[in-house]
Amino acid sequence: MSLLGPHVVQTFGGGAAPVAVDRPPGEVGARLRFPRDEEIFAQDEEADLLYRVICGVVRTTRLANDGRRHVGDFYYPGEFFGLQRGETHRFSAEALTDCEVLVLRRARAIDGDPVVQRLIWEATSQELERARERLMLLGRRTAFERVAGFLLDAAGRADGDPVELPMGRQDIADYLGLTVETVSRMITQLQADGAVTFLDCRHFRILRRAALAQLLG
Amino acid sequence: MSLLGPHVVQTFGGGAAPVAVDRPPGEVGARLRFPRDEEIFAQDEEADLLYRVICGVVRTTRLANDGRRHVGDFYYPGEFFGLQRGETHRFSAEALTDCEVLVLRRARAIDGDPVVQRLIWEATSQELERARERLMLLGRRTAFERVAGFLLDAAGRADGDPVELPMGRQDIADYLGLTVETVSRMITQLQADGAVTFLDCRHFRILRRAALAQLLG
DNA sequence: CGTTTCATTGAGTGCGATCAAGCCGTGTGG
DNA sequence: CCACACGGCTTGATCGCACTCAATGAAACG
Repeated sequence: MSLLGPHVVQTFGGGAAPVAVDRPPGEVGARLRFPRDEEIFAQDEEADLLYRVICGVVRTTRLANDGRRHVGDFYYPGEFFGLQRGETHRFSAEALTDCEVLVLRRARAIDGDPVVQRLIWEATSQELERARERLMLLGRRTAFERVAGFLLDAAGRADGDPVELPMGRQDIADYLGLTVETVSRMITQLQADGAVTFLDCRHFRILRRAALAQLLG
Repeated sequence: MSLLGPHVVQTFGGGAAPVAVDRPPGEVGARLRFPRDEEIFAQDEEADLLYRVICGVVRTTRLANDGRRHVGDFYYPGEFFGLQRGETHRFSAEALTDCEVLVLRRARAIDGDPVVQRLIWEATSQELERARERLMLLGRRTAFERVAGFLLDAAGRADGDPVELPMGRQDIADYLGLTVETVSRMITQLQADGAVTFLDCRHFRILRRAALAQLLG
């Protein structure tokens, strides 16, 4: 029995509807594909669904009424997003790259199998820890330290050599509470210090990991 | 749900226990009392327990290796703290005022009754939302807006007229990522603007709630 | 090849930190 | 009861980091 009716699939993406890829009968959710820059769900939209990245990278953002933009987080394969208690999403989610996403009914997932329930709690808890870590970063760190921390984190999540940054400078700035200019300057400075090296603006290598790690404590 | 509800105190107090308890008390937890400024658990201590405030206010803090102090959050009656996935606490917790705290075994709570499990997920999820809200505050707000937001939040959680602030200026500063001097200046400015009024440094009234709320969006 | 968007660099400004005094409530001992 | 010390809060003066405004450089795209 399918947990997601066909109408749900049509709900996403509006005009350029993403394609529902093959869904085995036993599967607990639907697999959806989103092209780059496509919206996965909107801010203030009803939040009865839960998502897990299969491949690609997803970004959540929020727009304050005064126009200031804030990036909630970036989600890599295996990570859940759209987790929350309320009735409506406080953030919107967009595909940063071409993505495949597993979609689940939230109520069903939470009330159902204790193993799934436990999994969701762990994901929520892990996200809470990330948020707390970032609170420390935003409250008590200089621009230099924030960018250094961001690059270390990115290298840890998307391992590859060189590391690929799927997001642009504006996304990084809105994630770290800085401006694009400052992010750019700090990256330049990190390169001057010999801590990292950028091949192009989306690919870098960490040269002195220990020095960076020590900078962050 | 009565087991962990706001009136759980009564089931242990030895006084009138009007709520039917369908479970031996030992399985729920113990009630502990902490005097003001007492440590409830330490940073890096093993985290096999879970806490809920019965009365009083609790503060969690963290010390970075460079000496910078960060206040995690303040917890009011009914709220859980010590929630996390890892093996050791990333924060320490102290009684901000004289406190009573309900202590639970984490493993038992999580693996046990699905209803309890659900409750813990909701608490974790709520805390995540608070953390996200604060991320926006720290990343994208001026000192003035942060302090305004803090006072609004404090008024909402500890309703009373006038509102009592159980924490000192240093705690507020470390919570908002500011210095004591800046916090003090912003409070002065908020008073000059006629938005709030302080009777003494720990008691205030909100005079123009709408104006403050609009400031924060 | 021209246009657009994104990243970098430079110059100047402003907000919040830092350093340094006062101020005030509280507690303590003479 | 006052004198005094102590810690927390407030106010003032100055400094520096990150923002703003502006221009240039470098890719991406039609």
